[in-house]
Amino acid sequence: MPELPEVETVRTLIAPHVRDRRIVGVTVGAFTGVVESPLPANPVSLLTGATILDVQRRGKYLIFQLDTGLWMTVHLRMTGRLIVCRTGDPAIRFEHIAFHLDSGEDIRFGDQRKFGRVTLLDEDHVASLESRLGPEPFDPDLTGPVLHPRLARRTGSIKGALLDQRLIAGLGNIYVDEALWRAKIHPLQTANRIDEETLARLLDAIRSVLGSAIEHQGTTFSSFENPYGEAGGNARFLKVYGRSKTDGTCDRCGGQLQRMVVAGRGTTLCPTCQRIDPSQIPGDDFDSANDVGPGLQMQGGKRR
DNA sequence: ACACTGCCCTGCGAGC
DNA sequence: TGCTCGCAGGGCAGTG
Repeated sequence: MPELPEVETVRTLIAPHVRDRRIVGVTVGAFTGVVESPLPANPVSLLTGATILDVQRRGKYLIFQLDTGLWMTVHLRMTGRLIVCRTGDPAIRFEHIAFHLDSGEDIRFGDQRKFGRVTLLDEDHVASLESRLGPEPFDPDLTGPVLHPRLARRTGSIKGALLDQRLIAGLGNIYVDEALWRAKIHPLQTANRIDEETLARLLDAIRSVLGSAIEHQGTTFSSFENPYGEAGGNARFLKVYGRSKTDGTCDRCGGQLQRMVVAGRGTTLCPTCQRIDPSQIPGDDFDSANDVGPGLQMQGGKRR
């Protein structure tokens, strides 16, 4: 699942191939829904002939700045890939759209599950997208005391809050689980019951986990590939995500990891390191958090 | 304003 | 071996 580190890896590697390159043609495959736009004109015709000035990242979005005053965003969602290849090369797996550049290279977008989108926006729509996203995790202005009031009305779990892109942009299921483990916070902890000091520790953990993942060019758990078709190297550094089904032990205390569903997402944690007072569990999740079965059981903690 | 559910989509592993 | 079933989850719309 591409989250901030994976999207940043794609941005870094793709930038030298697209910067100051003109899009001389666009080929859309059978799944035409991959490209969309709120603008009245056909996005493919608006893209053809445009020159890419730069590619930025905001949260999990890649944002290509065009010389026409328009902007193209790419969201990889779960299984999307952007691949660099030569024009005329055979289609990549699950290819949906190809951008032919004046360099003789192509940028191809493929997505097994057709969740990812290429979107053409004008300046107002980009501003609207920007306004819906919270601060970047590495924004130096983002501190414990800044985050604290923003969580004041959040009565749900801290995990649910961290997955909300309006609070902080760029976190997904993998790095939320990793950061909470590192900060020793239970995913079910009520968001507005966490003090400033703990939030500062959580921010440190988020930055550490994301920084390490960027350094290792992202996590490949199932499908992520960089623009050269290579896997990321961060999976072996993960402490909890995806580990409950393998060795299932906590690197810090040696205890058994536990799996449960939090905020509708599969969640792995160490019940020993990430303790929680039952009174701090939001709503009717009380039962599921107390259902501390063996860590390896399938769907452990899920009710019913 | 926030929380929750269902939807989109398909490869894959589990179970029979 | 081959089938069916349900899980994986980011963002969004709809509902409460």
